[in-house]
Amino acid sequence: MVTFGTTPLRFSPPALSVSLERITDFLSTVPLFRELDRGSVRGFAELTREQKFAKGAVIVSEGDPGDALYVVRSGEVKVVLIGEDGREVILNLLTVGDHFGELSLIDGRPRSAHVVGTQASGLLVLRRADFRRQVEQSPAVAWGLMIELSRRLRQADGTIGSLVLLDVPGRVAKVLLENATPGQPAMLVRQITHQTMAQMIGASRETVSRAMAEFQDRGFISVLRRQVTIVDRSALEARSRPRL
Amino acid sequence: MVTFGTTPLRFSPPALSVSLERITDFLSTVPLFRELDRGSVRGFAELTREQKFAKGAVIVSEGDPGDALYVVRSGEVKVVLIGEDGREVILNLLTVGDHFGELSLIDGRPRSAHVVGTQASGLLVLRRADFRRQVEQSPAVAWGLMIELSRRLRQADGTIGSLVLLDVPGRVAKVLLENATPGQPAMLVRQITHQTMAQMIGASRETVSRAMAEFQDRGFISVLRRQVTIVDRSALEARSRPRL
DNA sequence: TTCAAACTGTGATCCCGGTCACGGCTGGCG
DNA sequence: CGCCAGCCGTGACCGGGATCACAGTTTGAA
Repeated sequence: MVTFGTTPLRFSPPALSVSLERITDFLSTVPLFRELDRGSVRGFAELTREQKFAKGAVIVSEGDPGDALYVVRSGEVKVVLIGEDGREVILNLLTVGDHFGELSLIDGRPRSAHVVGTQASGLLVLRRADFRRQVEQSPAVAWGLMIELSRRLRQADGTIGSLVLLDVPGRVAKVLLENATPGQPAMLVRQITHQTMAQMIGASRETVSRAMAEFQDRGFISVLRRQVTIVDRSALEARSRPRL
Repeated sequence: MVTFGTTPLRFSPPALSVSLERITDFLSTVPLFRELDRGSVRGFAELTREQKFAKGAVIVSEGDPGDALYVVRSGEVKVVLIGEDGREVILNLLTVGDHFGELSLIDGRPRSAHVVGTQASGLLVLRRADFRRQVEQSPAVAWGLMIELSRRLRQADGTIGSLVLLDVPGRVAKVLLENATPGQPAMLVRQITHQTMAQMIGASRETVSRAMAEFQDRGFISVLRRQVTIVDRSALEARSRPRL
């Protein structure tokens, strides 16, 4: 387990400064920090430690006191709720540039979900006190945070809507569209197993399989070596709307 | 339809000043503004107009450009998604002290849901530009907003979890608990029709009726003249957890 | 290359809960 | 005080989707 040293690193040796610049470059691409000038971003970068997690590692657990914000630098993690019966609901899949853990930093309440690596991942960790101080000094980050929270709230409300209004094939169509690169004739999706999809939309693996099969032989999508291509975007869109 | 006058009201006649103080008193009780000193709250109060809506009135519509924040001063409103087939999902019931519309103020995107009065209601309206200016000047409101957004996000994620992990009686138990006053032996809930509950948890009116009937004759709750009393809180809690 | 582990495809069965159809309450208003 | 609109309770029916059970495919690690 990596521990956070108590040694201040403000005056880092040259080797670290190089990595500091690389971290600064990276953070500059994250929407949260996009409005900031390079100096401020470096301010955040300095407060950061990188921590590695293996595939399957539990990064945060529901109910933990939360005192850090994480930014995904490499790999992929999933935000999940786990029922007492062991069933898993995936609230979100996060990839590089995404972040999590801000809720607990903001309201001081325990973590509301588990976060688990779906691949080996590198996460930048920012502790609460550092983060708060920094946010209080730059209103731009506060706005960025609010915009991000708004985005997620809209997304969550949309998910609630789909769960209630759409049947399983409709929800499958929706995740496909949400994970597709823009552009019409051919479009690819990041690879997602049926099992994962099922947990994202609250369905069983088998039903997702059947929906995918149906979409294939209707010519909405085509699958080659597990790579999904969207052939008929508008058909999927129609299918992802409540039917009369 | 009430229109917003173009006349500035900064220098209001005495009669209005009295109402200004009452509005200030009211806003001081809203969590969003709780951290502010009275002067700042008055600053917000001054930017406010009260607008009345009848039961059933559509206050905002999904897709509208949103440029105002609303605080419920009296009555009750519901935040709903409406499927093309006409089915309604209630995302939230808001009563006095609650507010809505901040998402569009924050990110500038269109409204993500409809808001409709469930009773005749009085809403304080605050326009975007005024609100932003005020927020930028007082970081306390920014934090308040973030805390509120966090709360809603946790709630939304919890709702997603229930929809996937719980059966209908489980979800009914959950709303009952969420709308109950604290305290054990007897506890009341604000009056909610079965139809409304059904739309909150994504179920049919009939199934909710049956769940409520079951809870009654198992002695979990008792109903007298449509007033629900929770008799056995822990039984409901058990029922609102995923079963093995 | 080979093998094990992880995915996927598909049939059979079952049941939760949506929908339809009514009849009985009840409470708010003229 | 009576009536009508909006709630509520319950039975009958049936369909989407969960579950179970396997067989067939990939894939990646040794």
